[in-house]
Amino acid sequence: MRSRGTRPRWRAGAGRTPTRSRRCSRRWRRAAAAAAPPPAAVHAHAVKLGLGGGAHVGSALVAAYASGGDGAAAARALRAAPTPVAWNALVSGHTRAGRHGEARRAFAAMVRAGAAPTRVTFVAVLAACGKARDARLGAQVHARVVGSGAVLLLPPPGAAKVENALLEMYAECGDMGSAWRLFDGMRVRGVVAWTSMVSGLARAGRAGEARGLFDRMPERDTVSWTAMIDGYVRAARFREALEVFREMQYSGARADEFTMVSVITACAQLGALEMGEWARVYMSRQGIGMDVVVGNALIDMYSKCGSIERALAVFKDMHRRDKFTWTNVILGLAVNGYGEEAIDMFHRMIRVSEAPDEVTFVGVLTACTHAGLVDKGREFFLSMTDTYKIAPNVVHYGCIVDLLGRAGRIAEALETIDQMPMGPNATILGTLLAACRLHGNAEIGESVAERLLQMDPGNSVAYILLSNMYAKSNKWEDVRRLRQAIMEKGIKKEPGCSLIEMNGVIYEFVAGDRSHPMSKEIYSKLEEIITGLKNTGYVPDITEVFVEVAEEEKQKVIYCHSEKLAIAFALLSPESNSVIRIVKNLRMCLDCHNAIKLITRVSVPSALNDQLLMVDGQQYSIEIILAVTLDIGLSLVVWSKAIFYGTAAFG
DNA sequence: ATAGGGTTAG
Repeated sequence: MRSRGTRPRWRAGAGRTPTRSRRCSRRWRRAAAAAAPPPAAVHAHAVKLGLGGGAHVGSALVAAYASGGDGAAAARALRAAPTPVAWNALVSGHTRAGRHGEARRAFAAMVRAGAAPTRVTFVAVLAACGKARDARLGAQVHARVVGSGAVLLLPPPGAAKVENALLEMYAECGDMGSAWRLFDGMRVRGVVAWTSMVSGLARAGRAGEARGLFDRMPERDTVSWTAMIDGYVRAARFREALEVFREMQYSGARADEFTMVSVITACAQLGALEMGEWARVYMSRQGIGMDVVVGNALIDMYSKCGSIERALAVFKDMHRRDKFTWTNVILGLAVNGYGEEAIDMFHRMIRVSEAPDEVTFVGVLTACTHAGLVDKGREFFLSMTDTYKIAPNVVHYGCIVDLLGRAGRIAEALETIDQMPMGPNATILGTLLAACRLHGNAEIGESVAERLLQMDPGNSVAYILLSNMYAKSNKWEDVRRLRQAIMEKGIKKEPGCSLIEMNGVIYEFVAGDRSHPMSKEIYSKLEEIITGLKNTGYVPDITEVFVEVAEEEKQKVIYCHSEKLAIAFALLSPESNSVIRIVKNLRMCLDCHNAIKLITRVSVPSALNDQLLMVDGQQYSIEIILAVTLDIGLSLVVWSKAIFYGTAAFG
């Protein structure tokens, strides 16, 4: 028998599963609702035909008004024909419109009016409780369900929906204990219930247990596979998410838009551009459509992979755009160093009347930071409350502190921190400390570090930045004192870790890593590179070494930083990609920055190098195009996520 | 009129 993984492509679309067709019908209904004439017109027409008072028309109108978001009209239509079906239509219509508060109030009103809820009502109100995280009402509804016998008296197929809705409600509210009890007691445990448990566990931060349950599922469909993939994405276990996607393909289950959004999100977080591109090709081959959410995820993926051109190409191709589309493209431009363009994009967003939200403003403020537009940033910050009625949160204050701090306006940044209504958190103090280090302001730096350590005594970032600051101003006595304290308190810094994708495989290197099977070759390649650099005048910069070791040891520490290992690994491979892209968890250290710059100088004809070398105004953000030989254009993009936020430590 | 999975910051 031919294995499923190698079945011919032309069969890939054959044999629709029931799930697939159910989804299609759901989508069709959604599309039909969008294309339908406004409920008011239908209503008028029905009255003209003398059908205005009929119970069927009445409940259909309630449903149409409520799911269209017109609660007042829905309530009027209900008063005209207050049948049980119309009440159900009101509750479920509100739920469908995403107005969970309205749905819960409608349920309460229904009970007060003395109308008996049916299982349709229960299903709708439970969904609303789950989405709104309203466990209290959820439990009350549960009691009513039990009292009404909706579960026990009904034959299993009808009861299953109510039971599943209850289970899902508890899972969404994070009450996995109640969810488990229901799950264990179910007479019929279908794929829906299993899937609710899997995603509930994953949402509760229990991805391992979710996987255990997933592996025990008697049957898996598109939705369950997607739930598991997304579960790993939520747990920040992106490589495992992609691994499950691979297993899904072998299993013969079909992926859809939902699956691909989770896959693309995983690629985005890994900086796995190759894999992300492949996902897109896979979609078109499999006939999976591109909806807004997929487009939004693609924009984010390309931006995080440093390919703003491709992000913009997706943006241009999208015929429907929403708040996420605009926000993602603004963030992408800002983070890739196109501050002015990001601000232009924001103005375009306002022009098409898409309402910005708090995340949009994070993008706008980041853009101002990158473009060095301090006053404009402040204006935008003020406009949040004045014009857009959005209360700034800690993150926005963090942006302002970063904006002022990077511009060297340390005193104003400090003032901002002291005026924050919610008070600073450790992240913001770290941002200010980084600014102090950047501008060599030791006085404020010291007091900020003190505050930061008071708030979070084990904060390694504070020690590292402070130590870097002392080293920069040659205060070696202070550096030594600090390192002593670090040793005594046993403070450990987060290990530096770099990811690199080679031919569709994602490799991870931590500092000093020797776990790669080709470790020996990697280190000797690295040595070869370093020797080459030294011949052209490279001097290792050990001022940022955090650990207390002898001078010669410090060089060794620096040589095995994770990004250097990743670069050596990439240059080692004869089948090396034309683009080498490294994603790192921490900011690059000064030595890696210098070394990488030199690697390109050594290997690149200088004219080409000068033309293409781009530093985005900050000394740590690099995009270098590297040609190893005259005839092979090899581009090396070293991009650290941490570059763009002023708080990360070095390593 | 009816149950499960998707996107942005820190």
